[in-house]
Amino acid sequence: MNGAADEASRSNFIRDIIDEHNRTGRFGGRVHTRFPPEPNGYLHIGHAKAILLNMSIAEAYGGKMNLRFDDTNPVKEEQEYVDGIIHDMRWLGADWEDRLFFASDYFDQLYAWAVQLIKDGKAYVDHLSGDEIREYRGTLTEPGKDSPYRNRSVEENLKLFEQMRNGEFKEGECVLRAKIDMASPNLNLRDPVMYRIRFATHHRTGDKWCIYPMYDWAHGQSDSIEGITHSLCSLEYEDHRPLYDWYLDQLGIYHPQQIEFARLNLNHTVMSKRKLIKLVQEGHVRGWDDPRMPTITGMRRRGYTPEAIRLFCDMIGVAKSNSTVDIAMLEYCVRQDLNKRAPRRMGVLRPLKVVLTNYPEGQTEQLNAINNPEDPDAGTRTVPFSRTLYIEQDDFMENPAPKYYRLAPGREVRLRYGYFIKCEDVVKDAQGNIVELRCTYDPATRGGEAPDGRKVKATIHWVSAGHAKAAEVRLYDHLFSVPNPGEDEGVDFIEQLNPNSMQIITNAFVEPSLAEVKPGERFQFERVGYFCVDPDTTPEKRVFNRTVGLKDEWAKIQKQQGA
RNA sequence: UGGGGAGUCGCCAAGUGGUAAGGCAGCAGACUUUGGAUCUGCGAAUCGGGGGUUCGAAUCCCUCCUCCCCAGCCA
Repeated sequence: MNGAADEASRSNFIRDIIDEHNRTGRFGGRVHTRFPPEPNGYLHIGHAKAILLNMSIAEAYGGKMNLRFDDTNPVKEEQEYVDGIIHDMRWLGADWEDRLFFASDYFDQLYAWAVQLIKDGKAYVDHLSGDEIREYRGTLTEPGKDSPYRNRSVEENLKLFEQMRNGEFKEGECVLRAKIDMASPNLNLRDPVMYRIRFATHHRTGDKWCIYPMYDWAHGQSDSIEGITHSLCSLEYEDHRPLYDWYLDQLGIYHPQQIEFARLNLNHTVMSKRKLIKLVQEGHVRGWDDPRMPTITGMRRRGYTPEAIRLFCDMIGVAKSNSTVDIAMLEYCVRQDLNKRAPRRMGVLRPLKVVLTNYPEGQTEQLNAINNPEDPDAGTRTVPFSRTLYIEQDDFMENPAPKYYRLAPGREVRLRYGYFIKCEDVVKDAQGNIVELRCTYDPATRGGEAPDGRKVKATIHWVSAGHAKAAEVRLYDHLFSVPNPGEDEGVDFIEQLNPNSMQIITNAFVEPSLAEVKPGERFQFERVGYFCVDPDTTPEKRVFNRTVGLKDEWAKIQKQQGA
């Protein structure tokens, strides 16, 4: 279907590595990936890249993918997020069959392994305070120094660790640390913390535990338990890999391969969880599912399809260099997908009244319209036509600019699926605003063809004033007005929000076939864009979200003329 | 200044010693009852710079530069 997508999914450095593993038989030809979200927020398009990558890799090699929640920090994680993540992943088309796991499923095993490390003299209970641990860690250029508690006996460590588990210490009083190397140039290896004390209720294990494993201590072993072959993660974990490997090696258990790739960045938006949470909590957007958000739930509400997101992820590929993808590519992908499947309808966003002076009063006729020229199976529908219509304000210009070939005084255009009409008169109010157009129609051009063969330069959309349904339309633009929010020194990304990222039009009109629409339904309003019915829709009020506009040649010309 | 990564068209990204894919964006044109879609054409004097090896290098070696990540009892 798309050469670039095929090409991208055919070749990338991860596949090269897997091919090599298959060649040497490292995993016996097996490929098993996993997506390991922390349930502390909603999924965004960057996560979709990771999910789809894990899915496509597994699929390409006849393997499987697990879903495992990395729920090792009860103070940040909530059930609401696990539910949301599962929902979004299913929507994206992910299938983990019965392999839904939680790192918390492995807390007992992890505890037992910690005891094993202590017995091997590879871990110790440290009573240094948080501040002290930081001081002892050294800096990027200076080695750290050993904790005074580093050489406690195995017996003492065993006893202390059990006391930690039993809640005999306060939060922050002590931690369990791996005994590796306080002088390692890799700070992750300077006796990393394995367990910390948290008297917090966990969303799954409740109050069973008061000690919780750190990410590094939980992640690799969780992969190992699940028999993961290729543990894909983002670049910032590259220097955690030696630790990932160290734990597995010390424990002597099955050893997956961690592979890091660059996370997705998109311009004109933000992707960090911290920033997204801030947008939600401070009310800069209407919630996680605000159609302007790069979250999966937001994009779904906006009208994106899983197919469009999949196409996008195939197109951008995967590599190790930090990059920022132009959001235009995402928009291209939705258009590409929606063009083939979205039924066409007519909707007028900014109505301008048109009266056909030679059309009989009170007459109505049904005109035939094609539902989707890209899809013959979509069939046809009828749309009512009458003496009074609404057209788009943009489709009329009293003093037409060069290259503008829509309606103007004395000029003739075609009404889509209707007749040719000619503007005879312009009616203005006291302030000089154009409030109505008086036009004539040519009865011989019904359906849009002139028997005498004359041509018109433009075809415009319309609705019959007496039949049209009122609608609210929400137009969205980039959430941020700058390409890379938060990149500038000393400028808060909040200040770079696009003040016009949402424009609400309350007096739009749509053709009557749209009278009863259901949230989630998608349409193309001809010549305008793709729209998705918002959940705010009620039987009395239709609300449409603009997913993305159509490419607009005239807008481009205007821009050139303006400059 | 320690360690780990990355630098190929405006933006992604192939290429792994044989003489620079593709996509997005842009520009030009064809077609068109959506100025949509589709189709065609155009576009890389430095493959970060400089040396070197080689008949031949984006691909190998040396060196320099730039950018990203790491000093949470976050993930």
